[in-house]
Amino acid sequence: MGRPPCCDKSNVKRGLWTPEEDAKILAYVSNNGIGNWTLVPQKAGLNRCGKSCRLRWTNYLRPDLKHDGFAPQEEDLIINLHKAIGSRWSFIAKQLPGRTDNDVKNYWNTKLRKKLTKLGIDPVTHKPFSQILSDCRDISGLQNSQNQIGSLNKNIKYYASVPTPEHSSVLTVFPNTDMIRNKSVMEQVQDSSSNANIHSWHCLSQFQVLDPEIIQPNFFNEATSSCSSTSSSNVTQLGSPQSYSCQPSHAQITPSSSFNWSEFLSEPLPYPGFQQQQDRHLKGVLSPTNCPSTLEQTPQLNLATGNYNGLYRIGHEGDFGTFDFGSTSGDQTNNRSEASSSVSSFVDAILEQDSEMRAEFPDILDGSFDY
DNA sequence: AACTGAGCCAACCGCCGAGAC
DNA sequence: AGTCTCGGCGGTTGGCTCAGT
Repeated sequence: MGRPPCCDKSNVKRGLWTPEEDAKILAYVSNNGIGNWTLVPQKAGLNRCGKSCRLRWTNYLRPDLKHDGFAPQEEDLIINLHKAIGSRWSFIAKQLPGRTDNDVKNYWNTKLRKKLTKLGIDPVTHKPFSQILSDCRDISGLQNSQNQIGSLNKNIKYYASVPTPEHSSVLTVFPNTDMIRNKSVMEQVQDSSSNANIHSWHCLSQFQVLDPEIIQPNFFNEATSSCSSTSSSNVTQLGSPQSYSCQPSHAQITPSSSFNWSEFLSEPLPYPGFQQQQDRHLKGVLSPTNCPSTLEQTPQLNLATGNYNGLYRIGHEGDFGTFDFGSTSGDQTNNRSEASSSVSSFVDAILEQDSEMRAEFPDILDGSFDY
């Protein structure tokens, strides 16, 4: 038993839509609104599958859609969200009014991915290539590193072959996207510490601060409620096999023009025990041994408390949770201290890693390293 | 002018969870 | 309870455009 099929798949038109077909859909929707898409082809007089009609409407005909190019602010937001949650295009598109998941996905695949690669940043991990190579070396040693970096090498070769002023150093371009925004947070964290190691610094190097004027506040609500998501983000491929169940989001805030970020960031945690639960997660997540591969977050500096709130993802299934750490817990304070670096700044740290990598992988950037 | 390859993007494919039957 | 479709999603592809040769 079950529902009857919506259409005869073998007997419907496929391919590009004609203006006449578009007009039929528009006329139908304006008269009847959006309802059961399986009935639309029949009622609108179209020889198309209902699913195809729905896609045409949602991706192209909807009156609220923008059809112009992406603004720099939109680019930044896409990059930051992709860094935080991976290729969850529908979610990213919801943060960009007038854009569809297909728009965002296409723009990422055709423009932004290449742009990041050209700038020396791996579009999957959003780390500088030099750092990834260094991580590979740390994990498995030089002997095995060539097998692990896979497609990375192609990106590096592309990056290295582009004669742009930017790539004279990996870092000269990095500030354009993340470093400017990261700077204040990074400096504050680093300034607050005295002893740390470079491994812990990797944790912080993944932190980012999203532009509060661009990203909508329900981002965190939606992200943290996506606990059952089955999407497989590339970003989590290196994640720890540990699996936790995350908690519901704590701040039920609806987008509003009068939204106050300070209030949002100072929002109390949702229920007794939440903080302790998150503490327990973070205690593991922030340990120097697993930190670089498990954190998946978009920390925000809480302006009121000086703590950091954000998003993390645990396990291969991409479960999300929120965290809040700072000066209220001894363990957290220690972790924060450990997470700071012995190097003087983020830029210095990257440069240090970069020159280290260049010294140990002399063949990679001179073109002789090939597949 | 003809050919070729890269870039772009609309549309399709296939999977999944929810829900209808 | 089991089977099937719907709607939503991310990944992939087909075909159009355009620049370079």
